Amino acid sequence: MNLSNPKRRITIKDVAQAAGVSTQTVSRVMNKFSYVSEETRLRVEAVVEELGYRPSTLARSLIQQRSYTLGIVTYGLKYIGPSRTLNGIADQADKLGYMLVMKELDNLDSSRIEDVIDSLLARQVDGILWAVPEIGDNHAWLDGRLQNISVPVLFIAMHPRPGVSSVATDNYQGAVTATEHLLSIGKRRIGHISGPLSWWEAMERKRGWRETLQKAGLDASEQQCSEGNWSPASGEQAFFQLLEKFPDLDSVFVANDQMALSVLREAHRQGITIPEQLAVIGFDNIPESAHFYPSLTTISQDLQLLGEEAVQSIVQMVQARQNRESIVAESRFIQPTLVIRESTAIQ
Amino acid sequence: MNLSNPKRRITIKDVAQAAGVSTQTVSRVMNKFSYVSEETRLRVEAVVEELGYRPSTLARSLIQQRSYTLGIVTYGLKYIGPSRTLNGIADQADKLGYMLVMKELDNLDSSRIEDVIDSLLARQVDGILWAVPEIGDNHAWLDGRLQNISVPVLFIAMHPRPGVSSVATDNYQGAVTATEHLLSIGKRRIGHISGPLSWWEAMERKRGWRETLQKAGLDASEQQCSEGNWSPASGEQAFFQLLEKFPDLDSVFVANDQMALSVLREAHRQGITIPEQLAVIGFDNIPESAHFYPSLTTISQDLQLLGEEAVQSIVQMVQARQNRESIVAESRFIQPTLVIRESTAIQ
DNA sequence: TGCTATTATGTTATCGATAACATGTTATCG
DNA sequence: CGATAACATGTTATCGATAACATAATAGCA
Repeated sequence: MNLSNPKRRITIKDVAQAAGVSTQTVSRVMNKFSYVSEETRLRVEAVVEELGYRPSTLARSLIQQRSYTLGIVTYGLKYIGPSRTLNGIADQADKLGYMLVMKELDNLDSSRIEDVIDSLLARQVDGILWAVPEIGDNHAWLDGRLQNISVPVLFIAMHPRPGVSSVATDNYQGAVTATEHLLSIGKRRIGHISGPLSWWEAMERKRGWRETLQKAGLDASEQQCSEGNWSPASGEQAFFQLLEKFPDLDSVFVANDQMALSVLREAHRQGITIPEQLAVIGFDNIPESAHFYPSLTTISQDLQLLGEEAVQSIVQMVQARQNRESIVAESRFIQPTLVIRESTAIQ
Repeated sequence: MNLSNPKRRITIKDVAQAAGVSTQTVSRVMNKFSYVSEETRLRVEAVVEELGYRPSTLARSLIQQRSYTLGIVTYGLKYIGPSRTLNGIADQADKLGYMLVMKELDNLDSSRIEDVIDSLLARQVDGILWAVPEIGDNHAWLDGRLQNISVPVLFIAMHPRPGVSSVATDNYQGAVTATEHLLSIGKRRIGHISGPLSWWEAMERKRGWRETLQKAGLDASEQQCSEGNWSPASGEQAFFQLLEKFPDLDSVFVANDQMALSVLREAHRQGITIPEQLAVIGFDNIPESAHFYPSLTTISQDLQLLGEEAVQSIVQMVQARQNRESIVAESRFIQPTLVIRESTAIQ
């Protein structure tokens, strides 16, 4: 492990020379599963250890046309959601022996998409994970473009499209669960504070709320909801609006915990008792939710798992492609779960 | 932009052939700044556009011994702090034309360190950013190992060491500011809830609190502090302990906002008025802090900026090395700032 | 006018590894 | 015992690009 000249890289040639064999033999030792005599193997391994030789992944990728690298395109890393997902991705990629090359979009229009894809392909990534929220038509590009991308692509948190692989939390089902929970504790005038409705995820959550109420024979009009932008500040605004439009509400399903936090706070300020006068349920289950005052009932989505599953899927697709099997596109959902806490705890 | 056979990669040879020139000429067109006639350039550019040719970064990196890629080693992406830093890193790297290869450590012992470094070096990264919190002696490895790493390394949030480059938030100064703020509003019995004291950052924050009190001629004994593990749940525990050990405290500096959140909540529950009976100040300025009840005074650290500065530094080091200039190791601090809110607002 | 500088392009070597092929040696078996 | 399979190793071509060198045409200048 001791190299006299730290500047120059140790290459397979150095090892071959020092061990008195050909480079091919060194390669065979490094990659196992090929005929090498025990004696030679040991000698080469000793030299490898002594020189601290590490094969260049770059060179290997070039000849093998395969990089064991996944390209990740994300957005909004400064928020907790995307980074939880990234955490799952990083974990699982590591387990499966893949490296990650990361690109973060700094806005949500599609101006840089070509660039980003090209730069990932130029790195010979074996597959691409597209972990950018679907907002408006910012995923429209994929219709024309997807089939000319030479590697598999998997989308995270996207509206399922036929012929395109994706993994997402089942936002709709989560919202159904949340709304049913409010019904189950006897609430009937259930409001909703949604995320920005250009977001697919926000729409799904709202749809879950609406359809559940309708199925229960209750009203679910626009009077009963208002829209925030996920931030605590916007939650405050949205709550004020909602109180005005729908003054006699007895509960509210808030599309994320951060906005729900503001609702708890403002309700408290105005002397509204929770959960008796107003039951509140959020979505996401951020770590702080358990420590709000009162603690917040919420729908827990496992973003870590989402990331892990995404990597597993894309790696399967990569391997299928390597074996010239055809890839069957698949859209999968991860089910979120209900976590009951004080903000809906009615005895 | 229309390729007949989407399977095979378009290489420089395809372009050369289609344009009726040598590969070298294509290379010259792609890289500008070399003699190519206007006519040839246009013809080649047209072919490039038509075939959708993109040079292989891999091949280029191999011959140039330079990858325009930075290796990032992180820990705890599921927490908001590390991902904010990563966000800054990704931003700035993109601006400077670098890609990121990411490795996340899944624990803090040093078992996988050699592996991680090796795998990054095998990718020919031009430099490494080590963004793992310093805990106990988990940075001890660098003493022996650093000089045999063939590329520059920069450490984020590490105790400054001579001869090693690093960037960190000035936790000490932040704590001083926080404590002075409590003094300035007339508090004299100031407690502290620290992070886990194996963490360098936690130690620095505690030191800032202690030394500021001592300088003001006040006591700062172990009776006046307790220790959490950054989580809201641990903040609750630590607060109970503190109340027992130091019942007549009039204010508390909590080492992060998540724990401070629990303090606010428990104080509220016990009917302790904030800030009159107990002033509370946190550290980090997470987005929710402004919306706690009451809103939380805190020390804001700009992790985005920290990430950006780190990238700038490492890129400078990379370039210096490329030009065979010597690299001067440097330790820099980013100053955090005080954000005053209701939890210390005494008229 | 002839020599050097500038412009334009092609040829060959190279980065560090593996694939494909070739060759020689040793075991195995009818 | 000779043919064939299994083992062991080396040689050459290759991945996709650029570096280094070579060549040729044109221009500028003493």
